[in-house]
Amino acid sequence: MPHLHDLNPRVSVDNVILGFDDENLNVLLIGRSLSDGRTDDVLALPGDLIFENENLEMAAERGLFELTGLTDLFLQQAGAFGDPNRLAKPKDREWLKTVRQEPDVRVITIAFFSLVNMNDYTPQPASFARSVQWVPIQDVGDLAFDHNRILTTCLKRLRETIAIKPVGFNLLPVKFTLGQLHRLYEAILDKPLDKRNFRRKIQKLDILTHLDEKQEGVPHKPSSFYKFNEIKYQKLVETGFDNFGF
Amino acid sequence: MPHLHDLNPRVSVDNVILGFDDENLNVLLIGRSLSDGRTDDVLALPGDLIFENENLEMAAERGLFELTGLTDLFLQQAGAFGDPNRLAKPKDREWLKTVRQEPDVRVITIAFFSLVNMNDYTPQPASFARSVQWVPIQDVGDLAFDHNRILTTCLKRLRETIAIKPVGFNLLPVKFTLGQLHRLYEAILDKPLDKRNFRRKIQKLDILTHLDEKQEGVPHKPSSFYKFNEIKYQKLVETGFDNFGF
DNA sequence: AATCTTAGTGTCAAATATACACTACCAAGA
DNA sequence: TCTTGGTAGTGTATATTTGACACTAAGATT
Repeated sequence: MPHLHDLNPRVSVDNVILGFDDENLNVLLIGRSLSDGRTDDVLALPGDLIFENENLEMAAERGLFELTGLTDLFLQQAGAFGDPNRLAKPKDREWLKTVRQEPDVRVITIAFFSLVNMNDYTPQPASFARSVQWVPIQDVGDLAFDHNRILTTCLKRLRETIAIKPVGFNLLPVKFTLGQLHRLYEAILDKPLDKRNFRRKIQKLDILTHLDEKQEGVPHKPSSFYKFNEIKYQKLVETGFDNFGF
Repeated sequence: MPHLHDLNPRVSVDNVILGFDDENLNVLLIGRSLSDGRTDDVLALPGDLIFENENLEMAAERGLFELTGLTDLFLQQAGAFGDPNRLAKPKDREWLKTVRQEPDVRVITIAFFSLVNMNDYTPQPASFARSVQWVPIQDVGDLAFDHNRILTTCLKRLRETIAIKPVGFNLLPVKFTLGQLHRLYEAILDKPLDKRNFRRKIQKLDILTHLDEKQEGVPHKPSSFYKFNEIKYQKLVETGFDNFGF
């Protein structure tokens, strides 16, 4: 039971759901629906207050599943955001008033990021009566609340993670080409990587299985498909690359 | 005003305060005082519920200051811990009942770790009517709640951080020797580091200033003192070592 | 004078990172 | 069928970094 004068904060989970379309890294954003059914022009990260009997990861997985129907994804906590003024922008306050019983109550949110293969999920127009869309990260404008900061933090964490562990299992189709993997790493790190050096390095990790199958119908030399060797991949995720500084 | 049937969680901050005594990495732990003034035998991380008008960092800094009187320390968020059962161990429940108005309410905590020069703070017996002590991390036993997990996570984050950024500014005196810095890194990483290789590597970072001053009164060859070059140090903290995997 | 303890130093070999350019293959259109 | 456009795929030489390793120097204590 919420109380009007309850000054205790609420706790939510926000999801930074990242997808890769073979060119850009995208983030899944939702349009905010107002009480009259319309959607305002501010995009936001999906999120929800946590339930009574679930832990933080479960809350994040639940939001992810409700939105995409996907489970068993790479999911990592990026941190907590609890500025008392994080909901205080006029436009946000206005929206909160139309949809929340307690628009004034403080909300502290825990951000999680997850990696999904964009082919596994295509947003349905107006699913859940709200708009859902993939937005290339370089095209993301002003988001609701402190969601720009949350997104930035998650991307930073992803870049740190990619330096320590292999990433890509969840962002790519089961069968993929080295070119796709290369473009994925370039998109995440936002810088060009030498093709030959990248290939040498990624192959030395010994987590890829070369498939006896090639692209078809492409107007250029067909590329071989690879898949991840799940066992070796998972082992490397746990141990890390061990290329620490000391 | 707390309400008996308010099912919303509370939010706290827990501090993992790490100190270095020239040999071991230590963590600051408190004994739990019962309502009768006695202290039970379970040690815990210091922490407190967040205040209404402070953000998470401020809450952590406040706890740190109340305990040690120190400010401007290295302080990094390590993550949120929100398992619904994190307060459910019998001994913890017992203690909570004696000190909390709402012993049953769920508490989600945000963990921060900070690095302190142990010479800057010596715990006073029974300061704040509770015991406070430095405990070498290898001697830490079963802690209250999920504090062992929190401590482990913070140490892991510290090890990751040390691989990417220089660490030590706050853990060492202003003037220190390369031997001290060497032992600090060994303590954090919990493995021996070759002396010559360590020196070569740390000096190449170009963040140390060699002082024209030596140890005195030591029963061995006196060591030169160094200090951090604050500007270069801070710059390197921001940019990172850039020895990323790709 | 002998002993104990930590400081301080250099080299070689192996591994890794970086920079760089051409041929191969396929589809489409002329 | 020839040309064009586009991506796949490959190797080498150089520079940099890492890792392993052992002795002398300086001061205090006995």
